[in-house]
Amino acid sequence: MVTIRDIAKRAGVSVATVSRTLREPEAVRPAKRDAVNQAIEEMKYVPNAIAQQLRRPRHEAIIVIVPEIANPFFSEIVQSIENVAHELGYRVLIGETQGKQERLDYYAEMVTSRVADGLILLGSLLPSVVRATVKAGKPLPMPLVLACESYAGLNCPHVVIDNVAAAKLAVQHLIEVGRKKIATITGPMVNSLCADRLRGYHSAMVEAGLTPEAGWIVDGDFSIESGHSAMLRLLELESRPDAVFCANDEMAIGAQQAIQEKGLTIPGDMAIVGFDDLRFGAYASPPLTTIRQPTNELGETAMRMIDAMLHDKPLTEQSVVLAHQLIVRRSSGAQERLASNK
Amino acid sequence: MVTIRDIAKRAGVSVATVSRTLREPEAVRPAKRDAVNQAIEEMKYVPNAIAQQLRRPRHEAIIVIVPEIANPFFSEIVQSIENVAHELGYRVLIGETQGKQERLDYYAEMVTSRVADGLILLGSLLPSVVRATVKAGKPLPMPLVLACESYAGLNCPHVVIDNVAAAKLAVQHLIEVGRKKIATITGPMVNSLCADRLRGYHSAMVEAGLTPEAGWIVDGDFSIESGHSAMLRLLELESRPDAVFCANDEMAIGAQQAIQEKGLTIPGDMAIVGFDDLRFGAYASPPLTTIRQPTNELGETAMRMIDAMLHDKPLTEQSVVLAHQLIVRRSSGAQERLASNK
DNA sequence: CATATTTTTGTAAACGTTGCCAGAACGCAA
DNA sequence: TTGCGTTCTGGCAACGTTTACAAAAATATG
Repeated sequence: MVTIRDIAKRAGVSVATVSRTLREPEAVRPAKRDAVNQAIEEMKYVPNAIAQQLRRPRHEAIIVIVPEIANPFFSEIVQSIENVAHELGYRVLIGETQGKQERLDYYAEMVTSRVADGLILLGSLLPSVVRATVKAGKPLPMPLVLACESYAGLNCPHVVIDNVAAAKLAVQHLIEVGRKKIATITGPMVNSLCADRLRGYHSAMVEAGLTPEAGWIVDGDFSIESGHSAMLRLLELESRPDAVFCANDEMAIGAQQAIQEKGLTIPGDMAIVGFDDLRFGAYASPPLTTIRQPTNELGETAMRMIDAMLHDKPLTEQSVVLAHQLIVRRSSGAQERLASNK
Repeated sequence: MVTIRDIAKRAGVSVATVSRTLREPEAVRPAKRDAVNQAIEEMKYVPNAIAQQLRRPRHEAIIVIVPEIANPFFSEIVQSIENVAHELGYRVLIGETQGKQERLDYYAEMVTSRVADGLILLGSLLPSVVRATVKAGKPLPMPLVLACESYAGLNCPHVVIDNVAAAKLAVQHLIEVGRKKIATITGPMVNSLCADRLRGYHSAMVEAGLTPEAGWIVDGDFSIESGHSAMLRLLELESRPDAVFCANDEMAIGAQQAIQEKGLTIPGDMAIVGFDDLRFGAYASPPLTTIRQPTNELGETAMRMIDAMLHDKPLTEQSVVLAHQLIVRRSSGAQERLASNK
């Protein structure tokens, strides 16, 4: 390995001059600067980032933690984080937990051990160190921003959407297009965000004077398969619903498949609304009505927040709530209803 | 920041003893060991990974570079890399290039500058340093494994599937189920793998005595949208094909959508075969016949290869070719054909 | 040309670990 | 108690940078 000392020797200068040539070239006489650059070129010197980081207080690196990289919803957020990060001069390291606390803690430790400066957390798990300090009512043990989800009692900057209101909007849409027997397929209830969406469902039903029947609330785990099997359960009910609100698009896609397998039509026999606005949803058959989460803004805002924290700029907001949006496509039967009205 | 020296002072021992307590606890007397551990506990000491890495030759970290994290095909491979990596004791950092040479070089430099030990490269771009050494006929400048794609003239371990044979198999399947007017939607031709798939298409056609007409070969860019627009172009042809082989599943999904928008049926009017076996393909409507790439094995093999390189174990194979598999679902009309035969 | 001022350079001390080496403490036998 | 072999421990030099500070060189001023 060629070091700064080798370059210094070759160029006939001191190591300080080499370092300066790299860090602030204006501060060194052109003649020496050229000699140094030439030596660097000749010997193919690349500064050892580890050694640099040992000296420098900050590394301009952040870690983004995702439960599952293969989930397009998360990967879209990651993508927008990446874009802003590069613009701000950070490198982004992505870590995947697959729901395992152990892996999450592993990545979190990369921050305490100074490999990265801060953490953006997607998903619902918290690093144990964070949980511990929260319990003790102490300040955060590291620069941290939560995207997607927030925690009651955790005083940590976060960027979210209003899941209660969004779910409510989805269900209200089903009600507006004339459905009354509305079921819901929920996500794993350990996520507070799933509880919120269920609350939104209830709230819309109650306000419309509708009562969810027993069996209309089935739980899935966000996977296509779970949506499929949850829907099969709904279809066997004696009082079969005529619409379903799914807590994410993947389950909605699985549900649509199940409906069509049983020879029923969408939206004729069953209207569907999903959540997330996955790319694939627009190409499902029929195209999926859904709630759009602003993945771009989520990622961008999270990145800007962590940047602010790392540079001790005051955060304008501890809690940012972004706007969601109802995307109406064919699966909810809005068109059909309009047609029959005329 | 609490350092090893703080712990040494608190526990009344030397820094060496603290370090040893952490590295090889058996080598230190229980009494001191306990004192040290207690101090660590009390002061919440976490070793500075950067400093450790400066001393240690190896960091047990690898970088996986992906063109696009949101592409489920890549993210599935990443997932299996992660699994094996954790088992082997590596940490995995994921970098996304979005097709930009500059970002790729950036991550590659993390290896030359010792942040990570090696690189697994998915996709078709090569780091400039690698390209340079290859041109010059020199050995690789860093431990590197290619997954998905290999390069003529680049003597680098890689794990791939036989894209020519796989594409050929897909097209032969269409021929077997009775189609003769078979078109193809290709990926971006900068990828050698797309050229391979096109070659497989040609080869199957020629062997069956079929001649692709002008206009039957349209190019896409692997996105759903491009599959959609490519299919619209195919549908406008005077001699409309009755089957299409798409170079990946996302384009196939876009293509199916376009067909149905035009009021045509799948597989009746148009049979479709995709490539990759994305999770979503099985839930498309109709479910997509496709070529399954063994994403798990791809990732696992790549990870084991880089591990071998990093530990100077001789690689059993420089070039691993994994088996592909035809997955027959409804979109290619195999069932219908069977039915009409009986 | 001497002196004062500014600019450029080099020396050396960090940064937080690890691990070699020498020496201290211990255990055991005589 | 002494001597000897083992086991533990501590001091200190790395690892490759950056940067404060002092020293040297260049430039300006009279």
